[in-house]
This record gives sequence, structure tokens and C-alpha cells, in this order.
Amino acid sequence: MSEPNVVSWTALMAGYIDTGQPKMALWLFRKMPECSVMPNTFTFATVVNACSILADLKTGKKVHAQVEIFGFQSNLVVCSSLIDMYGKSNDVNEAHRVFDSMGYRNVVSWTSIITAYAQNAQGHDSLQLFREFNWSTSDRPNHFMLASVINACASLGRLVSGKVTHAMVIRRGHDSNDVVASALVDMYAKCGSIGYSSKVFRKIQHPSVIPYTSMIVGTAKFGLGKLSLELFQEMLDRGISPNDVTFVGVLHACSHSALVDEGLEHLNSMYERYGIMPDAKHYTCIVDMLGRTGQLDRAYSIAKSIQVKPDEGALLWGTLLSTSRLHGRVDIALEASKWLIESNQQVAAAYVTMSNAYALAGRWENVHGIRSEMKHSGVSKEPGCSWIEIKDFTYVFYAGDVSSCARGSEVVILLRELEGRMKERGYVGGSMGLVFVDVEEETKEEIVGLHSERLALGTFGDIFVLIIQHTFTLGPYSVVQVFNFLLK
DNA sequence: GTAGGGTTAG
Repeated sequence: MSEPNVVSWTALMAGYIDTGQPKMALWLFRKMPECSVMPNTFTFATVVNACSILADLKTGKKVHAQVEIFGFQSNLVVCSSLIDMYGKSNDVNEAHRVFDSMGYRNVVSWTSIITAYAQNAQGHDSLQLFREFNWSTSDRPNHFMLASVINACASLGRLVSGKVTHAMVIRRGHDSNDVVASALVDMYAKCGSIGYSSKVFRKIQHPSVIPYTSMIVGTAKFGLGKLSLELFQEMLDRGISPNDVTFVGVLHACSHSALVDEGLEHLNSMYERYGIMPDAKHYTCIVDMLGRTGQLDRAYSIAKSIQVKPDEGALLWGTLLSTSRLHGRVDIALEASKWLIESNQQVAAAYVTMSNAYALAGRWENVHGIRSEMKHSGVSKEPGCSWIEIKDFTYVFYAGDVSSCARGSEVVILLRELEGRMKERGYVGGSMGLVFVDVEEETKEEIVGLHSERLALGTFGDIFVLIIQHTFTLGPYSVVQVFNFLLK
């Protein structure tokens, strides 16, 4: 073309984005002024989209400034693309500022802001905005919006809200949409209802790699390692190629069900058979798997050989630290915590876990040393917590020190008894952990009534004892398997 | 010629 106009420039940029080359779109955008072609709203929406894909906040902000200079700040499409860009670049506050500035909004702009919150671990705000959308507009949610809302429910573990959203999906006729179905499969698994996951999954006509991966990950987290690997095989038999995330699920299944040989075989097959290079997240699973089964030296040498970015290292070395503590390997725990502290990653958690490793080894002088060091340097750890939604109330549980709680000594007796039963049935591993809380009588009845069989063993006098122990201290056993032990 | 959705390790 002798004189390409703004449409030709924009079309070319969009073409590069469609073919996975967003950087080329940005390059073209910078070239435009040299040819005296002025960008318009279409151009800006496209360029902002390129920044969004790259999660390039710095460039995104510069482009946003230009949007203002050109006076396009009230354009609906440009604003939606900006909200999306800020969301994907993890700047939710800025996304909300753009959303607030809009005089007119449609389903897309609402979806962009709901998604921004859902994808940035702010599920509550995401759901609140969804409610606001429903009563403030006459528009109805479509499959894009519903997929994001289901994602928010999944991240919060909110089964009831998830079911309500599922009902909306059915009512609006979106239940055959494969993206919505994948979101539902994931949501039910994360809300503890793997049976519903499976039901939704089996209704998908031609499941792609993503719903398969959701099922593989879901069953893996439930401690159903064998089933997880069967699903993987089924996927391969149907000619669907796994991706890097699928292998995270497969390796996770192996580590959480103590399938060491299978895990190593899958790791080796990744590149050979499927051309997928194992990276830090896969090696983290392998380190976890070897660590859980007590092969700490092997796990340590693998961790040392992996090149990692700081955030990947936080997980890799954090995993090694956890399993070292579990098996009382103070030497390796020390190396792992050193890596974390020197890289300024998860510093408080590293101190606490290291202190616990020393405590397990009876090295109390070191425990006190770490605690005073923490105090001195002002490092403090936010306690972790779990929560469960029962009817319309959310119960939050903090890991507690048994001895400092009401009737703690009786709880310890109960715990030792449960531990004894587990050992009789072949459980090997460290001491059981426990989370317990005093609740109102009627609340207890409500909870116990709902899960009477499961919680019968967990109720102790007027103290409601909830055994929530992460697979991590249960060695190769999952919490579901432990429940099964106890109920037999 | 333009904007929105699903899977990821401790």
C-alpha cells in the first residue's frame, strides 16, 4: 500500500495480536507517528489489548496517558480494554478507577471489572460487583460474565454461591458452553464437591485439554491419585495433547498419592513424548514428591540444579523447607530457609518453619534464637487459616496451640487416640496437626447434623474438634484418605 | 480495523 491509513495500521496490529505477536503491535504503534497517521479509538483498544496480553503495566500506563491526550477517555471499548489491561497487570485499583469514570457501561465493561477482581484474589469484591450488576442494570449476565463469577466462587470455596451461579448458567442456556463447563468443573472441585465436578465434566461433549486438566488437578487434590492418572490416560487415548499445566496436575497427583516411580516416569516423558520442557513448577512437584517420601538428599540436589526466578524459587525452596521440616532434616531446612531469606521471599514463613524444624529436633536454643531475631528485625507472620461455608455463614479456623485452649489436654488425648488408630492402619509420618474451635451449641448441632458421621469422631464434649490437616503433614496420605481410615 | 470467560507447584 502506498499510503496505509489508520484502518490498515490497526488491522495489521490486530493481525499480529491474533498470531501471538503482541510486541509487534506495540512496535507498529510507535512507528505510526513517523508516517503521520493518527491513531483513533480502534487503534487504542487494540494497543491496550497488546499491553494486556503482555501484562505490561508500564507501557499500558503510557498508552492510557495518550488516550487522555487524544480525548478518548470516555470511549466504551477503550475503557473496557483499559480495565482488562489493568486487571491482567494486577493493578485492580486502577482498573476500578477507569470503571468508575465511565458514564455508560455495558456487559463487557462489567465483565472486565468482575474478572479483574476474580483474577486478583479478590473474589468477594468480584461477587459484590456481580450483585450490583444484577440490580443496577437491565442487562442479563452472559457466558463470559458467568464464567468469571464461577471463578470467583471457586477461589473463595463458596459452594452455595457456585450452585446459584450454576443455576443461572442453566436458566440462561449456557450449560453447553465449554468454557463455562470447565469453570464449573474447577469450582466444584475447589468447593470440595468432586462428584459434581465429575457430573459436569461427563456432560461436556468434546472436552478439551482444559476441562481434562481441571479434573486431573481436582482428583489429585482429593488424594485420588490413581483416578487422576486414569483421567490423564483417557485424555491421551482420545488424542488430546497435554500441556504444561496438565503435567503439573499429573505430578501433583503422584506426589500426593506417593506414586514416586510413576511421577518420575511422567517427568521423563514430558519432553521426549510431548515436547514440553519441564520447568520450575514441575520440578517443585518432584521435589515435593521426593521430600514427602523422605528422599530429601535427592530433592535437595534437584532444587539446587534448577534455575529459578524469585517467585518460582519461593515455591521450590518453600517446598523443600516444608518437607525437610516434616522429616526432621534440619540441615537441608537451613539451606532452604537461607535461600528464601537471602532472596527476600516468604521471609516470615521461612523463619517460622525453620523454628518449627528446630523445635522438632529439640533444639530449643535455636528456636528462641529465631524468635528473637524475628522480633528484633520486626518480621511477623500472619497466621494461616481455613474456612468452611455452612448454609450462609462462613466459619474461619486458625491453627492453634492446643495447650493454650480450653480443654486442650483432653483434645491432646483424643488426638493421640486418633493417631494410634491411624498407625494401626498403616499410617506412617509425623504427629497429627489439629485445628479446633469453641462454637455455640446450636452452631455445633447444625454442623454436626450436616456431617454427623464424619464429625462424630471430631466432637469432643462441648468442644467442636475439626480435624483439618493438610496433606503436607500426613505424608503421602490425603485428608480424605485419613477420614476414610477413621470411619472404617 | 476495537474490548470481556476456563486449567498451574509448598
